[in-house]
Amino acid sequence: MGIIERKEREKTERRQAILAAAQRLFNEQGFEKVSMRNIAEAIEYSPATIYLHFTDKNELLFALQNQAFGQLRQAFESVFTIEHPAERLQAVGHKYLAFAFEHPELFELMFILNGPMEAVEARGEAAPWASGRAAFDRVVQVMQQGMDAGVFQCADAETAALMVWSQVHGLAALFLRKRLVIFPEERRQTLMEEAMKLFNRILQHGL
Amino acid sequence: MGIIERKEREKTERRQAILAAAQRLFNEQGFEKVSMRNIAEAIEYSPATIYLHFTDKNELLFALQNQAFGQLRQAFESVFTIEHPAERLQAVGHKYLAFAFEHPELFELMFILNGPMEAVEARGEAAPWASGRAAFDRVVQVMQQGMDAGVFQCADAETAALMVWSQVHGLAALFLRKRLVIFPEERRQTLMEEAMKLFNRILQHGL
DNA sequence: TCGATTTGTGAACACCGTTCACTAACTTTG
DNA sequence: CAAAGTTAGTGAACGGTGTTCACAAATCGA
Repeated sequence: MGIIERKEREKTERRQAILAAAQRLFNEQGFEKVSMRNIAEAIEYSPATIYLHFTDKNELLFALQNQAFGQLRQAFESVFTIEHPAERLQAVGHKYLAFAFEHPELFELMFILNGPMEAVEARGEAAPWASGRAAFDRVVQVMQQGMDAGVFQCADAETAALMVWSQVHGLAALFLRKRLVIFPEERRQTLMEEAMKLFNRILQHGL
Repeated sequence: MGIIERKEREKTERRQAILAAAQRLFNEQGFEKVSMRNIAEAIEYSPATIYLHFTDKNELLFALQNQAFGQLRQAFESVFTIEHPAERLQAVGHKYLAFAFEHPELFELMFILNGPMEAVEARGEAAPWASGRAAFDRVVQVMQQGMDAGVFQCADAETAALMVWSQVHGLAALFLRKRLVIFPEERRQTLMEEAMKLFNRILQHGL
């Protein structure tokens, strides 16, 4: 029964094609400008066809989000070559911020937009948002390693990881959502870098 | 010429009525469910009438945002009664988070939604987003006071203020955008509190 | 070859933000 | 007081949105 397999393959190929087209449109034009109709047009199918592969727009966004987390995880992997725990943690933060600046649309999808999380809710899983959890676990792991090495003194690795996540996420989110317009354009980037440096410094010596 | 004054008064009254209705609808139903048509219906006018008072939806959101910053500033004022700089800073963070949890829609308006910032851009002011800047300046002020008192050791109050802002904002934003679903519901709040405590602790002694 | 199943679609539904010609009411002027 | 001018307010439309569904076409298994 090679036919069924071929059909299966063709189906996932089309699904992949939809995601690829959507991805391309989103980072060419941003989320607000792209509609289901646009995506359909890009793959030369009718809008209704997309609904044969995704129950709704949120599910499509969710699928793209999962892909994106693959990329972020990959970026995270490289930090484990760094020896010193403090430097390693610093690198995790740097990767997070670099990802936000290099792929702002993916970052929005992963950490800001409501759409994909509505799909997560709709699924009603017992352990929801596995891709997000997996990425966070990497940060927890780095914290735990630092604690085991006696470099970080804190009670709980997960709590500390949440704190670090919040710090870098806050910076990225405020920037991407244009809340840093209060700073003159030329100072903006250095100010952000300084803020991160300061955070890294106080992690070691306090303020 | 009392007539002109009356007209003026009526006009601002109607503007105020629109804002009040929009405010009410937004925090009853959330931003995604409320349209210009809904708002018009609530004040018993035609949708087109709203455009006599606001050039577009973004300007309406911007007006609400400014009102909201009034509330946040008021919340910030109360921290200046606290003597010790570290405790005072802690209180600022607490007020920010409390505001986010008590008025999630206002928080979105102020710090997450794109709409109001598009209005800010459209205005093209030399010193944009004055209401945001004013709120941030309060944080800078608290940092500066701590530096002057010799309690905080850092080069630049503005940089430090941005770091603190990012920390609390990140936590609030991740929560409101449902990114903390990776934690079991009953642990969520305590985890956030612990993360904040940890941040406050490392500000003093390092990690 | 014929019936069954899959694949794809056009047209519609109920919304959205926004614009504009037009009416109706009010104010000012002669 | 009447006529002219000004303003407030609106109905209807435009071009979009996500989504559904009866229907057509193509492919498949018997």
